[in-house]
Amino acid sequence: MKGSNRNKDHSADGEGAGKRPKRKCLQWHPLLAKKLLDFSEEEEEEDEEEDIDKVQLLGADGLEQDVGETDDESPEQRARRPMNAFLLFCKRHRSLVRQEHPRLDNRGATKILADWWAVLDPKEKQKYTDMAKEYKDAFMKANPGYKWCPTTNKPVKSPTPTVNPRKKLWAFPSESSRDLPSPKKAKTEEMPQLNFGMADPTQMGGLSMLLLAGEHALGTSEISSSTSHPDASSKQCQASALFQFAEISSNTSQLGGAEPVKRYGKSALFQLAEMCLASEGVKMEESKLMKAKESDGGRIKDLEKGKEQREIKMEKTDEARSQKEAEFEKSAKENVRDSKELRNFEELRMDDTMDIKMEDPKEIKKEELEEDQKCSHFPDFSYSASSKIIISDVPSRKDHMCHPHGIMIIEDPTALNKPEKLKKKKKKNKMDRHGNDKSTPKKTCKKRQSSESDIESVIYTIEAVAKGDWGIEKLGETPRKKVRTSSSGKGSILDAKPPKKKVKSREKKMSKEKSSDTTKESRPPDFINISASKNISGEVPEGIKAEPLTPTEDALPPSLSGQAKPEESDCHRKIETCGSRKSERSCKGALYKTLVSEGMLTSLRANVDRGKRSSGKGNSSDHEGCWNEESWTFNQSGTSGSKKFKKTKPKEDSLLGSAKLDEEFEKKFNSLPQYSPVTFDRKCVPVPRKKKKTGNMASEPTKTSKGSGDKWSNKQLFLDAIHPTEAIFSEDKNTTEPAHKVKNALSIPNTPEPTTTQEPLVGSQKRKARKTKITHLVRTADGRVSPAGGTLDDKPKEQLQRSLPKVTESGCSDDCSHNTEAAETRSSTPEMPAVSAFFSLAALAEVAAMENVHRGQRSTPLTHDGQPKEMPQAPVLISCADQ
DNA sequence: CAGAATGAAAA
DNA sequence: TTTTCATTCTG
Repeated sequence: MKGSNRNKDHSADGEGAGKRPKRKCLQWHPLLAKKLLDFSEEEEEEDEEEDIDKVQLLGADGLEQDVGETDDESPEQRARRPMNAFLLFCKRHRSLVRQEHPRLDNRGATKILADWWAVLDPKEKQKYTDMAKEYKDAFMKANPGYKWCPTTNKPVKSPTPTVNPRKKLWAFPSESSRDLPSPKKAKTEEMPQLNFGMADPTQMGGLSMLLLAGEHALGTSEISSSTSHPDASSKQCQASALFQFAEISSNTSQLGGAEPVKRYGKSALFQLAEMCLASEGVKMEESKLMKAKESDGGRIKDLEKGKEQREIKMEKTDEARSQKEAEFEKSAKENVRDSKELRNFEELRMDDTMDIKMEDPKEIKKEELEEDQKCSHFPDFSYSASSKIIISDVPSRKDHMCHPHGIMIIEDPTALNKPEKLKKKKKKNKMDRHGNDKSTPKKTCKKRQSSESDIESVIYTIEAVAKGDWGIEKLGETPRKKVRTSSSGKGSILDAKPPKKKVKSREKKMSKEKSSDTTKESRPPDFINISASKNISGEVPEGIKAEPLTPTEDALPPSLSGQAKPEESDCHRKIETCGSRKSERSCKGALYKTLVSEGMLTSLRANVDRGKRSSGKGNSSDHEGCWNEESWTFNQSGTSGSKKFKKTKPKEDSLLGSAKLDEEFEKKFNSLPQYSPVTFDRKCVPVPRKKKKTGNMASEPTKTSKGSGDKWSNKQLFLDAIHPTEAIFSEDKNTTEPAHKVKNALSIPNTPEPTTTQEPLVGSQKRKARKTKITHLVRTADGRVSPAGGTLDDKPKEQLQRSLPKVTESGCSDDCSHNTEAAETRSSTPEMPAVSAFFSLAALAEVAAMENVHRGQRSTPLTHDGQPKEMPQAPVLISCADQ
């Protein structure tokens, strides 16, 4: 295989089959080829230990080769040049844009993104810029010889390689490749793809998740630092993660020794293992009840276990400790298995467990870990763990929003410090199945036990729904957090993830979703990711077809219950809910419906719209999707549950160098703040949170109106009404930046923008000019295409900008800071509005129900509560609007 | 496959 | 300065 492939590649690269090979830009490393080979082998073998060995080997060899090649052979360097800040931004937000404007084509989306980018606060931009830089640096380290592409020389297009595969570095190729590499790939790119492949699915999922988690932490790092509690250095460490990888890879390459790499990997794995163990341990203790649940479906577990075990093994090799843990795990696992009874819950449980895990183990072991892992900080670990878990569950989601926010949310240092539990949103998928199973009174009973939890789950769901599209979780979360804090104690929270995105998980596997929570003792900040919008492809159809919910409803509840853990977040809420347990169910149903009908549907729709097209690819994607996300759940319906697992398996090792880099990148990427459209809209106005409303409102709408405006505009309005400032804050929070930073950011923007855009013109002035002229067509929700004249667009922007400046003038910086503080306070304060935001479940349910009823109308729910439910409502509204 | 956007880098 | 190319995906 490889040989042939390689040859082909060469030919392609060198000769340039049809056109010229573009070798120049892409640097592909021989490594890739090797990896491929190795990879293939590995796959076949797949034995744990063997894999490891191979990995090492691979790493060493591959690296070395790389080096050599890079130097001379460069021709083949395949790596793609690192993305710049803007691209990162696009990548991160494109999906959002799409959600907003389903009809909009990519180009249009790009334009919008550009607009957003333009409006983006400097500080935020800076983040992306930093990230880009960091990545670039890491990349360069990893690929010393890398050349950016000689501009003129090459004709450019390398035939094959470029085109299709483009494999996304980090995103590995979708699945297909692995077993059956697409023909094209096979030819030229195969190799690279393979590499990717290696990295990807499985590994990516696991490791990447871990890494991501770490990154999250990074993202949050600031916060953490602020809290300072954990490790001041944590941030740095995290930040350096990429570099580390790069270094490692480079070292390895040079040295040829894979050890470092291994270690690194190990550390990650190790951490995971530890976490698992710990979690298990905790579980054992804590949840006797849980056990039953844990038992999960043997299969999944088994699979996972297998993974874990493997990981564990890996660790063992390196260190003895791991062994212990492993044993622990085993025992735990066994227990779990025993209790297969409840498969449904299992998944949920898993999540919970994960959360729990974090706690103790960390404390105990953390020191060790820390030493071992430079990067590992508590937070990181926790995150990583969570992420990992998530990964298993939902690998590919696109939801971006969640994590960052989630992290951000965690204001409390303590939480950070200690192990947080993670909640996972688990998937309701299982639930669905269960639903099928039906009822299962037993389940119910169990659920009942954790009625509260159920409620919580519901809440989460709601939140998720609310967040839905854009994931502005922050708002919701914040309050939640507080609550949780108060509850302190237990808490493992689960997030309910609504739907997943069908989508092309293939590419993005990264799921942003990871929700991390920290239940932990004091407060678990739970955050939910909600990507409400995303549904699995499988589901989508159903959802769409039948809004009916019935089926879904059933399913949902269980899931919720499973997930739900009692205390958690809002006591009051629970209480309230508890008060009327009966209604809980109904509420849930309503919620579920709402979710489905609204958020989910919306997302579904969007996905469907897009997804269809990708049908061809889609297949492959589906796979991924399955295994990634909630594969199991959905899978069932779908199909290839087993496969996914397989993929998942463990090849973590193999990747190493480049793979790691990619992973790291992914993590970081995920950690990047994602801004809700609202934000942008706001931003336009925004900065000035305070005043902004008025002025903003006007301005915003214009902008939004362009596309699918109604929805957004409504949302915005709604949000504004509720808590204007928060949205913005949320962003900031997401960012995790400390307040002071925020200030800066705000301040900065203020000054500059005022006049217009003149300053920036940059090199690409031309383009801009062009841009002005260009009008992008935006399709409205209706499907009509409305020409948004460039002029129009521009105008709005200008307006927005103008408005901004004004605000700024007013002295935003101070205000901003205050605001932030205020916001925080709110969150912290129990009674604060934020909290209230969470209004009772019943209210939500009602709303949901009402909405469903009206569906068509979307009157504002405000009436209901009167209270703040901001988040939920807003989303709901939005969703309605969408339809 | 072109192309929309921005930015970094190479020429 | 100009040209490539990075990402994403519709048309």
